[in-house]
Amino acid sequence: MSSKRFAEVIVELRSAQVDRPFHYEVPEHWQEQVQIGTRVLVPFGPRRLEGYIVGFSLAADVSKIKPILEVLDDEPPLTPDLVDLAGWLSERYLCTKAAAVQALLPSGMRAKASTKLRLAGDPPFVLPASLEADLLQSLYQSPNKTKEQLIAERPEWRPILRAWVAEGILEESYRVKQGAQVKTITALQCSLDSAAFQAALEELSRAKKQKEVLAYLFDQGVAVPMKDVLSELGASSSTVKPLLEKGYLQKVEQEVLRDPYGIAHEQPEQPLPLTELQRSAYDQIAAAVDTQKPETFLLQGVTGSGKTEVYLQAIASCVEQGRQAIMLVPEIALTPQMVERFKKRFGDDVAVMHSRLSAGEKFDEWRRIRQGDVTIVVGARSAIFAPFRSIGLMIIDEEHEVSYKQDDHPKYLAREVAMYRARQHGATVVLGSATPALETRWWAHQGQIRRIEMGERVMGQRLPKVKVIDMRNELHEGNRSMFSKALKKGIEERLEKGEQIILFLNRRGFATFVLCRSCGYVARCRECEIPLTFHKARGLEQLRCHYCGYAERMPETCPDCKGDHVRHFGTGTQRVEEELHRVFPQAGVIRMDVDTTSGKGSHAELLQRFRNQEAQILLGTQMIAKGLDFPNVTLVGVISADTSLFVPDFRAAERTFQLLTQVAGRAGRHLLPGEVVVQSYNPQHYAVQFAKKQEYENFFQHEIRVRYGVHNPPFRELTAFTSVNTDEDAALRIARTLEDRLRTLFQGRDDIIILGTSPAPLSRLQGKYRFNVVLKYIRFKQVGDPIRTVYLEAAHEAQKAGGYLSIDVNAQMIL
DNA sequence: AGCACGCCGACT
DNA sequence: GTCGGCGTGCTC
Repeated sequence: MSSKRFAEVIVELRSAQVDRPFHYEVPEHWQEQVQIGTRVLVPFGPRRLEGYIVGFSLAADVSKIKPILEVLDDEPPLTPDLVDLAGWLSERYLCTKAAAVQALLPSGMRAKASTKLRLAGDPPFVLPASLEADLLQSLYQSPNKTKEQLIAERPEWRPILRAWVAEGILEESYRVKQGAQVKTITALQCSLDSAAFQAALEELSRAKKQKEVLAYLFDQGVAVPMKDVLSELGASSSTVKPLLEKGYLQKVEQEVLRDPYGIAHEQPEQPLPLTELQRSAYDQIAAAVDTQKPETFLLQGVTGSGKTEVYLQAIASCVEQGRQAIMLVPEIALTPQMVERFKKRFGDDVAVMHSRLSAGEKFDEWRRIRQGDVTIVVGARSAIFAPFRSIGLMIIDEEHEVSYKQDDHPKYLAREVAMYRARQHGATVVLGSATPALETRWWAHQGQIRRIEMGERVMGQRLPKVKVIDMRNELHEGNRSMFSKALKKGIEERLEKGEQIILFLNRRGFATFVLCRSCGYVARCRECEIPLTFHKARGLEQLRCHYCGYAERMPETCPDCKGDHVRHFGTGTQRVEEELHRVFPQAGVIRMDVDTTSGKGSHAELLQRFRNQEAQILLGTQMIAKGLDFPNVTLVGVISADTSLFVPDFRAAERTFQLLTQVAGRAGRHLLPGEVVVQSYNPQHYAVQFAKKQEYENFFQHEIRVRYGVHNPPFRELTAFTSVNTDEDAALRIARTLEDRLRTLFQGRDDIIILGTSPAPLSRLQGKYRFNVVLKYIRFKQVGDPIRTVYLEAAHEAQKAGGYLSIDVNAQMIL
């Protein structure tokens, strides 16, 4: 194109000081290969760093311009729209461009540069028993050690190495090691022509097995994986070796893709007939995809209304038009049946992306998307960055779920990313939920997004009956058990009839704390100040911190008053399990929580066992609340609705409502009528009451007034700053400084509210103190730039003080 | 981020 | 007098 152009490169460092493009010369031989989005290796000061080309300029206003050292990929990993998206991410969530780029790419992508050293010319003159002598000896003894390794070993060697390189005693050459490797297997190929083949057979007269192998490969004509040749013919590598030596066969390295989900189903499943409501939803979405104009829908359908079938058919229609589709699910490891349905319907056309894949698997799924081998991706949050060329449809299922907010920088919200990409690609976004986030429902009310309601369950299934039990009455009536009379009776009945039961417990961290009934002492983690949780493993009673992992033995007497009234309180899954065994000794129980599901595949295994009816009761934390669909479950019990109602978060009511509604939806999804029993010490709370009646709209009406009154989302957006430091005073000082600057900045702006410096709800985590400052505003556009300046200044000070200041734009939760 | 340059205290 | 502490400043 142009005669001379300089590449603008973002280097991999996540630091505000280098958060801008640097210019590099593009060597002649790479002019063609280098594009926007190309990953390169560049010299940066004394180092070599990975970088991404984000643009080109004809002139660079810098005197010193070095050339690019290496081009790291054949195809640029970032498409131009992803480069643009990275720019947007860094502005919207106030992170560096490097952090934004890295968020877009699979974690295995990053390359590592290393420097090899070689002694050249005459050995240097060194004094015996000196640093130089040690280095020289090391260079002779282990010539393969990289410069980086040597420096890590003895930092004092750094200046010597530099000098020797300058004097020509040492020669440097650099290597680039890719993060995730392309996986290859060894295959065998016979490239002899018929005549040569016949001659070879003659020559091998008595080597029967060798002749067999050679003939097999000659017949195949193409390369066959060595593993398959050996097992097919019962040969061993010693059979193959002479054939290779004689040149009758060649080894070929073949690229393979790791496939975490195995071979696809041979018979693609046919689309199911749609109900009238499904048809209408499908028609609207498919029509919007056709227009190729950005549009967002809220698909609000109760559990069991058949949203998934609408998704599947809308995606099919999008794919037929040659465009690609992204399907997000909250936590894919918990919803294997969604992947299953996609694989059944679309076979090999689906890539799967989630955190439980290995780095290599992620990298390969990503490559399949980038190369255009698939047109559909199903995945968790980060799948929203799938490098497709032309996206037609993006679906976010259970859009209200917290997992759609990334928990480290950049703290992006998948829904916002989807809407930005929709504008880039002219795509349609579908937000699906039975209990939409309040913001989403509000925007639908305001007309910014189109709402489609699917109120009925397919096959006319009834919504389950929900009973709310006032646990205070139970106590007054002398029932001190964790099961109310109603729940106990319900479980007994199901056990007799051979039906199944799901028991649900809110968050385990808040569950079983240890309290002294005499003096009120609560056992806390020394580091985190969070109540410790009681655990019983192999008869050993332990207290554990769920944030840092600290563990100690359960004390026998109170550390404070020395009394012997220390008891564990609340209800952890283990205690409920014990209680279940005591009260219902005949029932099999499967417990699902963080402890029993840590291994790979343990989720799926436990669920399969429950599905096979190996146990009648499934007991678990919120991880069992979503996506489960068991035909034989007719009773769902919530041990205590209160635990989630009293977390210090403005979304507590919304979360509780969503959780209870969702749990209720788990019962009676099939032919058997379902029942839900919710136990609570606050049964009159509106979140509990509206959930009991499954009245989303009424809940929305009520909650939106609450939000309006206290200036919370959707009426304001929240941005939270957290100052973290091992030194409490420093953490506090930085937070105060930031608060002051924000107040000065927004003086006289009554549309902006600053919630002053306060200890974070998790005020001490892993030995570090945490203070929050929260900013509430109406339009980010009006505050983004000023916030950035103030934030960067304060963050720099935080760093100098040995801590850090993190920012969460559009915070969903204040922690 | 890292690495180098540069300016002040305890040692041969 | 030097070695080395880590405080600013730069990296195309």
